[in-house]
This record gives sequence, C-alpha cells and structure tokens, in this order.
Amino acid sequence: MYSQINKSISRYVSFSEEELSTFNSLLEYKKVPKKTIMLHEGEMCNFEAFVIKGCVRKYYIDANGFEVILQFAIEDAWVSDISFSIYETKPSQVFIETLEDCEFLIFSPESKEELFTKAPRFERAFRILMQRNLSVTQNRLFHTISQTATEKYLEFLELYPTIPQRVAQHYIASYLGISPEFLSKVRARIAKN
Amino acid sequence: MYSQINKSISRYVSFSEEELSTFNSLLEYKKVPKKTIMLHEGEMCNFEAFVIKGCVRKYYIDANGFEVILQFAIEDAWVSDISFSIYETKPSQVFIETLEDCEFLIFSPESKEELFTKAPRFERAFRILMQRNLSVTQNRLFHTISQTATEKYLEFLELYPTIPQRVAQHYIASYLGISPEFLSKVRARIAKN
DNA sequence: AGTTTTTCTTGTCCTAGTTCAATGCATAAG
DNA sequence: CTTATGCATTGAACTAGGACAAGAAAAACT
Repeated sequence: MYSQINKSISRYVSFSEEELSTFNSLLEYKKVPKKTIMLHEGEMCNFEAFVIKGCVRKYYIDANGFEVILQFAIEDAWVSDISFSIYETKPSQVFIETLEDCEFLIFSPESKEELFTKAPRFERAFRILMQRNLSVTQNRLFHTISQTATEKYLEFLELYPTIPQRVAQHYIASYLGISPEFLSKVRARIAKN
Repeated sequence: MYSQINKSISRYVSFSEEELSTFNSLLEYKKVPKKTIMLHEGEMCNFEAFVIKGCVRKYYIDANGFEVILQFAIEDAWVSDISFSIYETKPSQVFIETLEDCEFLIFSPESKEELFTKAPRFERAFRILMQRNLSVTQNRLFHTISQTATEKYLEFLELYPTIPQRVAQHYIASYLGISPEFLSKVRARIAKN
C-alpha cells in the first residue's frame, strides 16, 4: 500500500524506516469512483492526493465557459490545488475530477504540519517536489507559447505516452489548448505521413 | 540594504532579529550594469537573485530562434532558473539579462544549504515562495491558453502596471506570446475606445 | 544639432486554428 | 437486439494573429 508513495518521496531525499512510517501514519487511504468531482470551483482544496491507481484531471473553467485542463494525474503523481488564494482574494476556479476508479493516499494540511514538526527533513522533499512541479509548468508554458498544435501534440505523446489510451481525445485537446476538431485534423495529418 | 529582503521574506513566516541577520550574512551584494547577461543558455544557474533595484528579464530561445520572455523581475522580486535539469538531462535554455542598472542580493546554493541548517524555519519561507511562484505560473499558463491577445494585454497592465513604462514594448509582446506588430495593433484598437 | 540605431506603427497578404454543421462510430442502457 | 448518448471525423466558411515591408518616431551617440 505504501510502497509507491515511499519510493516516490525518497527520490531526492532518503528517509529512515522510522521517518517513512511516521509519514505513512499521517496519510489516509481513499477509494473514489469514476467521474467524481473531488474539488469544486470555489471550494478550498484541503488535500494533496497521491494517486496509487487511476487517472484524474484538474481543470479550470474560463470566462467563456470553456474547460482548460491543467493536469492529468496518473499513478505515482500528486494532485492538488496549491494556488489556494495565497496571492489572490478570489476563490480558486479549479475542479479536480476522477476519470477512472481511483485509489489515493490523502495528505491534509494538518497532517503535513504535523509531519514537518515530527520529521523536518520532509520539508525539503516537498520543496523539491514543488520545484519539479514548477519546472514542468514553466516548460509547458514555454511550449504553449512557442509551439504549433502539431508540435505540442507530438511532445505530449512523448511525455505522456500512456494517457491517450486512457482518456477521451477532447480532454487532450483541452490540455493542449486547441479545439477537439482541430486535434482530430492534426492527427489525420500526422497519420498520413 | 537588507530592509527590503527582510520584509519580503517575513511576509508568510516571521523571523527573529537573529535569524534575519544569519540570513543577511549569507547574501552577497552585487551591482550589475544595464544589458548584462547574467545567465547564458546552457550554463548552470548557481544563484537566486533578489532585486533591490532595477529590472531584469528571463527568457528562452525557442526552436525557431524566437525569444520568449518568461519573467520580468523588478524591485522585491526573485529571479533564478530553478528548472536546473532535475527532470531533464539537457541543460537549461534560459537566459537572464538586466534591462536597467541593477542592484541584487545574491543567494548561492551553498549559502542556502547553510541557512537551512542554521535556521531551518527558512525552509518553509522558501517553500511558500516557490508555491506562490508556481501559483503565478499556473495562472499565467491558464490565461495564455484561454485569453485573446487583447485580454492578455489588459490583464498584464493590471498585474504589472509599472512595467510598460520601463521596458520596450516588444518585450511585453514576447512575454504575452504575440508578435510586436500585433501588440501595436491591439494597443491602437484599445486606444480608439 | 545631426546621425545612427532602435523601437513603434500601419497596411497588405497569408496561415493556423476556430466555429458550426453534418455524419459516422462506439459504448452503455434499456 | 435496439436505441440513446457521447465521441471522433470531415468539410466549409470565418477570424485572430503572423510575416513581411515601409515609414514614422524616439532614443542614443557622436
């Protein structure tokens, strides 16, 4: 049950058995069925969820009512909304929804506090996690600005080769910031060559 | 000299005089003239710079040779390239360049280590800083995908009202991910109403 | 002040991507 | 097995924004 998360958290900082079991004791296991919205627009996100099994999408709804997918989280990824109005007063516009039946380990803000008090070295591991996250987001921003739809799609396939088999195509279009119709045309064009 | 940075770092975590002076002793003051490239493509970024005075841009060069500006850093902001190949093997493609004569407080990775050892509570402050950074980047990604050029420009004016008076307009176009010509047309259209 | 260089504007033509149908395909539900 | 319902595909007309070129206007440099 905890092997995946322990391996994941130990990637950049190594922890003792004792530290890991402190960590594990603060997590809550949770099963969530397909198509469940775990975080609604306007709600405060009071969890960080580690995906043991399944697939989740995190998305915004823009001013014209269109969904924009910010993240697909699959096995061994974390999903949460960290932009909890620290720098803005308006509540988050983010939704988090399961796309498959999922199993999570849930980390609450209180547990996180407790962990950092009991085992301060975790603070560093979570900082590095966030740093990676920032790095990925920055990279994606850069590519969103400078690549064509075709380039973005091909890069997506390389970066997340398993996602297209798991989620509907229009979700990928939404992630790439293009219309579903155009993604279909891009794919047709690629297939021809 | 240290009042700005101390105020900034104390925003979300409060520190004792002693902690702050430990922090300050680990920083290096540096003056850098206008139009200096502080970080070249392919170099490892071995600093985090806090801007006391001046203006800096951080940018990528894309596959077609176009610059894409990722950040303008002015007074009280940090600038660095944190995406130091943690998750990629290729070296960073990021440049950091002063646009005005600047004064910085420079924080090196070694000093950072030392600080976290001597005064571990700073770990949290820097985590929060990164979290804010991630939050801002995520928001920008979202808007880059879902807004028109005009909307992006108007929002930029609201978010960074002082920047347009300080930097060349084509830099703003590059930040917004549009051509300088089109930004000019957008501005003309806005002025007409 | 004059000259060079950089930046900004404006116009024309062009392309990537959108919108809005219409149609065919699955998959789930009765 | 049949029927909805949601998805993907394709095409035609349209639009936001890009590329290129030529001037105008500011800065920056003698």
